[in-house]
Amino acid sequence: MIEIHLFEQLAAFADCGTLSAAAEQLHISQPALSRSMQRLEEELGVSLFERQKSRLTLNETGELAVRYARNLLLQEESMIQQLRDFDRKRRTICVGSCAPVLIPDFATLLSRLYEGMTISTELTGDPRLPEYLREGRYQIAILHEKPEGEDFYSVPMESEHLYVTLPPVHPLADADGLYLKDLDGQTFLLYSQIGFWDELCRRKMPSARFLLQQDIDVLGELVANSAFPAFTTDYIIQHTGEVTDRIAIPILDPEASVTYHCTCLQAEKARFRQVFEHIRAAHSR
Amino acid sequence: MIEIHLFEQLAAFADCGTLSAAAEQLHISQPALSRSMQRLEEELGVSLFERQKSRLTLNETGELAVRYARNLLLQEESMIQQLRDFDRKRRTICVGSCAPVLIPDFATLLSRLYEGMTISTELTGDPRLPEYLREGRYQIAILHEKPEGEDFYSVPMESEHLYVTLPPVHPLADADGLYLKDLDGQTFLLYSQIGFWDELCRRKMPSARFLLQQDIDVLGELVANSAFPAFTTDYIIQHTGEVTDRIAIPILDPEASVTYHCTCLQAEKARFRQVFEHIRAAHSR
DNA sequence: TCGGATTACGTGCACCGTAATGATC
DNA sequence: GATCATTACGGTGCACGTAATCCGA
Repeated sequence: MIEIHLFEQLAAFADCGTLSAAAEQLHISQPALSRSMQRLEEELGVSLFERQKSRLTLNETGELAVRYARNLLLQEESMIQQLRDFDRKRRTICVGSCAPVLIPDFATLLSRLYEGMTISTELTGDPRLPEYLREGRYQIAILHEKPEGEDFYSVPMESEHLYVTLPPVHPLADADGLYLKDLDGQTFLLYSQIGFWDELCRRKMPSARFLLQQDIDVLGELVANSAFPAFTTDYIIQHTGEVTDRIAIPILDPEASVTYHCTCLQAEKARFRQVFEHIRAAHSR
Repeated sequence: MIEIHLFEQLAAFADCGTLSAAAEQLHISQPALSRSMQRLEEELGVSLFERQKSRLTLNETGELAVRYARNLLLQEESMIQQLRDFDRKRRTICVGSCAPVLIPDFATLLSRLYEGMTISTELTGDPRLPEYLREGRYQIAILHEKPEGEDFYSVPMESEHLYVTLPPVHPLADADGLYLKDLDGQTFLLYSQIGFWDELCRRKMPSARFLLQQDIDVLGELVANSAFPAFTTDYIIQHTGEVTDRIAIPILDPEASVTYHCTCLQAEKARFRQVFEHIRAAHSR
């Protein structure tokens, strides 16, 4: 076996053209590099250079050796990178959630249960979330329905129901309930980070306009000081209180009422046993 | 960069199961190996083992690392091997010849012209010799005809003519010349190392039997003391003298008269310039 | 009690850098 | 004289081995 730093030095020499330049680049002395190259030749049992007293050049074998060396160095580099990536993956639990509201508590739960692990959460409205679970991009997914497929394991968690909030003067403000299609064509204030609700709204109200807001505080301000209808959920109302001067009317579409499901691959069911137990316990309360 | 011997030691540990066994296999002490593995983990920035006080086992990352390590080691090994092969190839001139008689002088010529090079000669009756030249298996070929193809360069060298030697009592012994087909069906003494002549004899005399002899002296003995027809050439007669008690009759088939051609790839013409000059000089004498 | 892993500690040598030499432009 | 490679030489860090310790079967 020949140590890889010799190949690294060979590649450096090929890059620089002279020993002195390469030595400088490698932060070693010129004699050290000279000896290294001699040692490399010796260990290979092959001559790599033409020596013209005051000039060192690669011979044909040397050129080939450089190509091989570069290849080997790349190999090792990528191998190390992959190992580090694998290790990082192994110590992080990636959660993909279609629901924004559940994320903080869920992340807290995971950090407590899996000390030392990094918890990474992502909010996404992407309906391919179960697919991503299979691909290993996420280990846990919070879905708005029980996923299809024998390879998934899931338990129900919180339910959430969609409401539209209207100013009292709004023509529909005295309704007991509304279908989304009744609201189509209007202009809404909408928070951009609402996961799967976004997709539902756009599907059911193709003619509606949405004034997307990145900042939750700005959104609150606008809701309080404009007549645009906006959306909220029972979960939000319960946790942050009702918005004054607004009437919250339940949405009657069946899709507007969801039960979130905490999901993982069957193969990882055991690994996340504690999580599911916690959810079940909390849910039965 | 991580030195490759660390990966080697990791692989050894995976093979042996314990540090002590691996240390023994590697001819180093157990503490040295223990520290090496710690260093490997440190340099990778990744933990590879489960440490149970008195038992060291690979964790999931470790298993992966072992697979990668084995791969890298194989890579390096094969790279070194290929370099050595390439170097050897570079310092040897491989000659493929269809003619046995020319080989010794030709080999001598090459050694003199290319000092320090290894000269490897092979006798073969294989008609694909030009193909092999293209593939780089040989650098020079001695063929019994000028090869077809723009990519070849060749100069004519010695000519050789085939004779059959018969005992005086043989019914055909008084012929001035014979075609091979006239001799078909008989039993011949034949030297096994005669290159392309072999193929010619078998093709032209499909019903003949050949008593193949590996040993040239044994063959001489048998020729001198039996009535079996045998083959010789003007070149052989000229260099080793006539066989007593035998009549040499020329073979009249046009293929029985050949001019050998020293051939190389056009691309290597310059490299072997001296050889061709020598041949031309000798030939014009 | 033995086998295995880690820690502690002293040592040697492999490799480095500086200096000197040789060679070429 | 400047640049570049090699050889000579002295110093040192680092990885090694021995010994000791700890732990578990």
